[in-house]
Amino acid sequence: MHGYELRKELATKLGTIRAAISYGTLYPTLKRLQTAGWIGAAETPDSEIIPPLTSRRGRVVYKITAEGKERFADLLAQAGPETYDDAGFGVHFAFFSRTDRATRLRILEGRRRRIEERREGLRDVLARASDRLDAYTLELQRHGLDACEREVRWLEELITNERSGRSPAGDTPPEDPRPHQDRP
Amino acid sequence: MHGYELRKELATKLGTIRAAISYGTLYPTLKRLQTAGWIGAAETPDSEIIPPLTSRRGRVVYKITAEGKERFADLLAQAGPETYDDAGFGVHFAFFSRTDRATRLRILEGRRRRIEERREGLRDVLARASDRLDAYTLELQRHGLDACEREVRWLEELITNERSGRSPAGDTPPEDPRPHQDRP
DNA sequence: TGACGATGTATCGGGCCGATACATCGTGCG
DNA sequence: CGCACGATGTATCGGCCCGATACATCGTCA
Repeated sequence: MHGYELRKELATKLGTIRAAISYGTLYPTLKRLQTAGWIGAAETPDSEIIPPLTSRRGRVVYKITAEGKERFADLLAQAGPETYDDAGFGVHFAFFSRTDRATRLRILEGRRRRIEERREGLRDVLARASDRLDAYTLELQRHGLDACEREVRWLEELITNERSGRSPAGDTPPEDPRPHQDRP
Repeated sequence: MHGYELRKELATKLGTIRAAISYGTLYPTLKRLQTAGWIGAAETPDSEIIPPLTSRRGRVVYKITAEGKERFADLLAQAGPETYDDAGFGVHFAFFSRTDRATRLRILEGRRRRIEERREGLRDVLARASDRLDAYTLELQRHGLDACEREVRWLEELITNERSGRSPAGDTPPEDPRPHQDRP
């Protein structure tokens, strides 16, 4: 894909997780990835055979390299504290079909622990500081607590499915070189 | 309050909205606010009458100025596109008891419109691109869509309450100079 | 007495965003 | 027919914010 297309694709894939990546991040990052050798760049798509009549706009098409695929798989499989953040977890989850079941379970459980901690913190606040906070702030905490409880239930459902083999993807992720299509 | 205390207080007040503000933001921002004249600084709290035996740690206590209160009220009352972001809306909502009903309604309705747009975008993706995305990505979209629908219902409840006068706060916000207590 | 965690102020490098610039393409409208 | 406008596309810049780090004090517990 070229940059603009990748941006749109990511925005769709990540949905509510985060807004579209900015141009100030997109293009410098593509250059860094190219310098690192994880992606390769070509000036024009292969399908573009007929020479342009007018001077063609510079359109750079990127493609992941073998080394890039390895690094990407490593990144998806590794789980640290930032993996359980809202942003980090969302990105990992969006690419779950590229990981194995053990990794998925590890990340889902880490995320659940993180949300449970947040939930306990909110319950603490509501129990201890409810007389110190105004009604709107309390309503905000209640709403946040409700969201935590819902997410924990969602995560537990996903964990149960993974354990029982009813997960959306099998254990071995499909090698899928085609863009625009994650699962045929 | 001093910086460290303010940081904790904000973290409690904002709850799930965002993590605690970083030190790299906190202290430079306090300086900027002081330079702008919106807050004043004193080396030691007034209650600290007894001179310290050992050399006392530098502890700066800040207090909002009259000009700062004006600017703060302005900031809370103004509503732009970033007011309806997750972060912006959360901050505004956490200080709703400092605003009037008209402002609250304007912000709640703007936020609702924003979430409705996001909801429609997600429905579009689920309707149009469901065959192009893998099962985990679809699950992510469904979860996000569910969160949108819940938030819209929550906002509508709040809007109804505001309109009918059953809002948590009255129309005139209380002038409350005491720290640690938003509503007695 | 000494370790440890909470309290407290402060800075630095790096990453990301919003704004902006510039150019092409397709489409619809007068 | 021309032209405006929005989508497509690449690129850069200033500024804000975060994570890491440094340094020091305080209370507590072993």
